[in-house]
Amino acid sequence: MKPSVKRYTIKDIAEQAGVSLSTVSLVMNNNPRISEATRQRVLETIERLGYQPNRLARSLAWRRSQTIAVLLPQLRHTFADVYFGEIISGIHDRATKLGYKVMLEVARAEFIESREYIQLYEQKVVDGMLFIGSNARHEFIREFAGSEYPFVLVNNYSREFDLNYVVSNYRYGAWQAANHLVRLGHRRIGFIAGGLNDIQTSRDIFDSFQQVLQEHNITLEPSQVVDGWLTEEGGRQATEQLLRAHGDLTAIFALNDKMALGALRKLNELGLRCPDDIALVGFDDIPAASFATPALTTVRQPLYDIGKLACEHLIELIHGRASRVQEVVPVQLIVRESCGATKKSVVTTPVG
Amino acid sequence: MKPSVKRYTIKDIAEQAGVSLSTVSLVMNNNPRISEATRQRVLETIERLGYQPNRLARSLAWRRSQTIAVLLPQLRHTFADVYFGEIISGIHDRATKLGYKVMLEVARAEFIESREYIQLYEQKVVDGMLFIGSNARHEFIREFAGSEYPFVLVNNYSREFDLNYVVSNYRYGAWQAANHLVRLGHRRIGFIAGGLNDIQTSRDIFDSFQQVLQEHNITLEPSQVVDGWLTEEGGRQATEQLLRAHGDLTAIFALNDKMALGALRKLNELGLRCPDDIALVGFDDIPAASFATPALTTVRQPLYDIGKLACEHLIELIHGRASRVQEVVPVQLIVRESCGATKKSVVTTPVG
DNA sequence: CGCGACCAGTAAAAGGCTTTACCGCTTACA
DNA sequence: TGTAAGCGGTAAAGCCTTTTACTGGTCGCG
Repeated sequence: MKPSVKRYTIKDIAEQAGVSLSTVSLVMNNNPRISEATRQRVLETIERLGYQPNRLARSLAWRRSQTIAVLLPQLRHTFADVYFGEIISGIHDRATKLGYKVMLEVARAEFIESREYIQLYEQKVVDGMLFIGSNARHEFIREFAGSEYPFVLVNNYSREFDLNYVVSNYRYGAWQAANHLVRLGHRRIGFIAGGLNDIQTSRDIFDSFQQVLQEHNITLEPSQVVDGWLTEEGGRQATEQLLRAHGDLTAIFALNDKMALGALRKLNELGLRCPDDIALVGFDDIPAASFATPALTTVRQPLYDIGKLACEHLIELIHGRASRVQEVVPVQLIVRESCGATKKSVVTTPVG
Repeated sequence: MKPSVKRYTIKDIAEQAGVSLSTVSLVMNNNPRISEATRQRVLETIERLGYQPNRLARSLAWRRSQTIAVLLPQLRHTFADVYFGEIISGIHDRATKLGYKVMLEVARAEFIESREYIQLYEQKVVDGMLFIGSNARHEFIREFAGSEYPFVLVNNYSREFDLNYVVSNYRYGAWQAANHLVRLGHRRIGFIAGGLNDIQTSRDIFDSFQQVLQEHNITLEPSQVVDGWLTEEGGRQATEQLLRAHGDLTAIFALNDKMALGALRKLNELGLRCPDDIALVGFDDIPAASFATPALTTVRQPLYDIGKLACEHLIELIHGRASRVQEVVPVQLIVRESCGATKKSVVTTPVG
């Protein structure tokens, strides 16, 4: 790359405007020490020459890169997932608004082993990091527990360590879903799980869901809980397994919408009508949930907002305006057709 | 953020190793001028102190940021799209391997108006850019036609301007799909379109598809072509419209898989069997295509590889090892169940 | 009138690295 | 023996900003 036009530097501006180099800098940083007349003259020169300050040099002097990184898990289609997508959109929008650039990182094995997540800070590549989709298997997270490096866990947290996070109120979401099903009279319920051993929030959903059932003297036997790997295909297979073992189920709850959609497909294949034969409730409220037939009753997580919030908090941490961030954001049960509640006009949680 | 540990600089290493500052730098850049003994001593010191060079300072001295940006269109779920996801995965993997960082940018209106795409270069934030999903409406693209700024259009191109690109052989893909349907005996075919006015590659698919039909004296009337907005729901509605106007269609081709999947859903809703009543062919080969029932016959685009290639070429441009990059990558018809070819064991393009 | 405060602006150091010109010494060779 | 080349390393300039300490001048006030 040979730049065709010679780029101007702050020095050029200073010469052209007939002031010192530092004056230009002060003007650019809105320092009130410079008189209005001089300020205007400098600004005019900047405008005229189309000068753009070199961000690398600025960052070097500032000791801040004004860049944050988003760390994503290494999945087959990480970037192709609505879940991550929504969150990243929120992050990006907020970061841009606050003058930060967003860098993408993937938690490959090598990334972890070479401790690149630390290098990014030490090499001053980033001022902070956002961790999406990290789980208990990601040992490296613990390194951040005591560190001074700004970071926020996005829609996840740890019981074990004292970390920064922004997370949905998964427990309350599961509580709503369970109560809804119970109130509709369901007592034989299947649970399609996923990540119960690795992911704290998955665990929360399960615990909370089960607790509600217990309070109503409904038992959830181990065979009523099947792992659907958090994928659509997994949800489909889990449904088959559930129905083979328990032909009398009247409802199924899936820990995320993708699995719920898989379950729906399996029900169709088996000729079972939803919600008449079997009610179905999901979690997340991904766009496809509302397009499904029947439209899926599910718990809505504000993923976009979670991304925004996490980003905002991260930047507060970077600027030292906060030292610990732990926020739980509300979720909401969205009652649609797949649970059968709409036709029977049962009184339920208000729908937004 | 107050760094708890004092970070070492190249100066510290020089002192500790008893050499000059420049020697350390030369060692780090593998300059052969330094003797093996000195090199080892320096490396040992670097290792011992855990020194990490400041990337901002390096970039400033190099006049290169070692960072590229990926510019995405502003869609509702940009990041949540398999299409973009696959491409970005490819880009990211290759960039990382070549020592580049990947930055995310979204083509918001403001981004375009303030000409930030140019600022990114001038402020030395990035060394190059990759444009994904830009179309004829994105006027700004033309600015790059004559510029020296490294960039590559990913899976898109322009007939009007001389630009760098890496793009699938859409014409040949459509050619394969059309020939396949014709060979299977279909003569009344519906076409679900999208982006015909904005997107050159959409236009290519349409032109090529229609040309094949013409060669076989099959006409494609205007009412046989319906816009499905490139979305699943749009494909669903387009199918309804097609069948209402032409109840005698025996096959439908959709310009992308998402619309094909929507079409499939509509066929199910209408109680029409695919492929027995209506054959269906898509384009892209997104993961969901193979999971569908019946599995979708489609044209596979190597999206991941396209991302990799585009990234590779961009870096060649940055290093001045190339001045113009225009690559067309092959696509392949994947024959599955939705076209009915598999049962009849028709001779066709080999399947990978 | 003399002094401290204030004002607008500047010089210089700092930020951390790369790179080039140069240096003193040894070797090779005519 | 004189000289050119090679060797291993260093000093210093350069990359482009920010920021702090300082300066010279004006002003207000006791």
